[in-house]
Amino acid sequence: MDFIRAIINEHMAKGTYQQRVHTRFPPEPNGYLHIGHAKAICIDFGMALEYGGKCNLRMDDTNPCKEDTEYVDAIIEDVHWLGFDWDDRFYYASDYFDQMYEYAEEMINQGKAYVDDLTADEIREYRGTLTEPGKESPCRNRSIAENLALFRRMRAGEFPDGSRTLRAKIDMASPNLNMRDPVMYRVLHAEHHRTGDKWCIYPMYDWAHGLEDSLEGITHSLCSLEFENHRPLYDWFLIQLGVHKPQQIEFSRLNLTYTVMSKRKLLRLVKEGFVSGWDDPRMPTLCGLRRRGYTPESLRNFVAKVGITKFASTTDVVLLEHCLREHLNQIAPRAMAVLDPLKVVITNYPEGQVEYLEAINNPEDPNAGTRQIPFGRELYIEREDFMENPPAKFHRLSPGSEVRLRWGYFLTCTEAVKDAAGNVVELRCTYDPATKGGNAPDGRKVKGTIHWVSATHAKDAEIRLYDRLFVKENPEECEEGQDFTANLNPDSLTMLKGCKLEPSLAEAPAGTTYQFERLGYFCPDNRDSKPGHLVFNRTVQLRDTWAKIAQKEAPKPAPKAPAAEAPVEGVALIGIDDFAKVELKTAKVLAAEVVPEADRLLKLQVEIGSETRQIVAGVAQFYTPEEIVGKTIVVVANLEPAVIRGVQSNGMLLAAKKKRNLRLITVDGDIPSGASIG
RNA sequence: UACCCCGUGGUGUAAUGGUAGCACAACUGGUUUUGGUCCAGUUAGUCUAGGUUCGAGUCCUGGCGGGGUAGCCA
Repeated sequence: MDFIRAIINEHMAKGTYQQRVHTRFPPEPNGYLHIGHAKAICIDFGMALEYGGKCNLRMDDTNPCKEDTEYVDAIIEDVHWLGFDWDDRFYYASDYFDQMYEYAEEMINQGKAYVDDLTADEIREYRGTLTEPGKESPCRNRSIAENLALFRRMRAGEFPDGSRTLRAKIDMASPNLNMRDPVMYRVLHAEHHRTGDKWCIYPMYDWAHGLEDSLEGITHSLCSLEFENHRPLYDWFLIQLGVHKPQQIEFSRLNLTYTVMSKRKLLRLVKEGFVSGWDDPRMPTLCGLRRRGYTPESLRNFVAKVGITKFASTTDVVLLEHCLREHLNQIAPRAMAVLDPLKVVITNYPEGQVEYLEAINNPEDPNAGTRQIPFGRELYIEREDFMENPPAKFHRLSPGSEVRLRWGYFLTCTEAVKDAAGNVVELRCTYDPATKGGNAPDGRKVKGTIHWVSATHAKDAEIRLYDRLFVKENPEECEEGQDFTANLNPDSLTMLKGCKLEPSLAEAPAGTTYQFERLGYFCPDNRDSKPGHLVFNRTVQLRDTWAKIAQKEAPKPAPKAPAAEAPVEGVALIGIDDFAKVELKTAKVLAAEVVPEADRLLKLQVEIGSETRQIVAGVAQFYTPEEIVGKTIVVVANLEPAVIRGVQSNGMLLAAKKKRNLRLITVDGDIPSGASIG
């Protein structure tokens, strides 16, 4: 039970809003919706659905300089795609401009609003600071009649942009800066995308937003945390006017690792050409995710899993990918495709013969049925499914070994044909005709099953492999003088040409995501894929246990017999008195390597003065060995030796950790290693 | 340095004041014609110091830490 439902439940119990739940999703049409909005949409529409209420879609278009109808259409499409509907309750804030103007005059008549002649700079100056109160504008005590006349002349267009504002008369000393006589209207001779040139004054968000909600009879105005400080102001306006007052409830925005979420930054990625557009499949925009092959169901499920809190958190993108795979595994039709083709000739298969093999379309869904796939003498298999000198646990093709061709026959490699440079260019294999369908009558087993495509029937395709857009969990974290674009992942897009697809994929409809067996989920690109020129996007990889095993096996462990295994039990507690005995010294990192079998540990050789020591530290998530070598760091030098994951460690590094990020304490300048600290 | 909000495993989150649970991730093992899926298991947590209480993750006070706020943006 989250705090929003708790509040709604209370209202329901007390009848605060006559058992009504009416929410709204109020985007400003100045950009494309992204997955952060998806959270808000799911909460806004979801709460209404859950309580049998309604949710409006409203364009918050109070700033004509920034908004455009292009965005309106995209927003409508995206919210619908996500799976929500608003019947006929589609509104614009600009629909209420007349009413808002009436309310403004009422505020003036109540003596609670005044026309101010201060410039923008002066207003800022008069507002005071976070720690000092503001001071009142000289215009603050104009008569009601004068304010009314002036305000009408503002509306009539008698004043230039920025020359005058209408301000609420509240409290220039309020600790809440939003209450220091906020601006309600500004003069803006700008054409509005819907009202044209009807208006030359436009309401400010703080004045308009509460009114919009009130006018629509909204009961629960759900929004993000940064509006928390504004709530007293919205309430104040509505109370002065004596109109319906919704309950605003704030929740935290969605943040995701390895991406940026602000409209401004996404716009930069588009404008500066780091991505191909708002719907680039690497973008966290809804149109980008759609093009990538994400399903609305997986997004909704993800939002539900993330939950609702007031804590500013960052969700690991792997949770999103989990939700995606979870759904795709249920619904995605299976197909076979070869990304990096290696020709296989089955020497004992009759030349020119073609047969069709039955394949199950989706083992998770019996209703998905089966299909026939062509098989012949020449096939393509994945280049990485063959190794001439395979390591242990490699269950794929190698000379003399037998594998199963998915839905086909057992296959044995007899020869690897090479070019002059020694590259394998073709495999000669034999098959066992008795194993059709993949089972041997004699009951013999094969460990591996690989995918394949008939060479004569294969369809060529371009396949785009996508990876995270940024190399850092938090792209904002960068060196002085750089910005988030410095953390863009240069390998976020890999284009493969000449990939081979099973023929059924030629008719793959846009909007359907397939599982290419053993590889991942892929969908036709909704922009570039055409009948003669197939283009598929990789939505997400399959979980790859083999990659993990291979990675573990790869680095040859250099076993170092721990000289003196001093038993270390648990963590020694250091009292404040003992802390003074801790010997902190600078140390220069001479060498570093990841500890085999422990991908979080780094084994360092450090120089402390004339002495060289080995220290094991759990910093591999934060530093690569290359990064750390050469740095001068701070170590605790007088610790008992410890054995960490079988490797001796003679000391400890000093580091600072903030949220997810850990930084080692480093020493600049000419301080030699071995120097004492403090 | 003012005001507001927030601190639960690595991450995201549950828990009328009453056994700290779930999911992801990681790690084991099992099943498997996808090294997918599925199944079983392991590791791991209430920021801190006091107070109230029979009993505190929950209530109170202080500290520490994080986020927000000084647009005529939304």
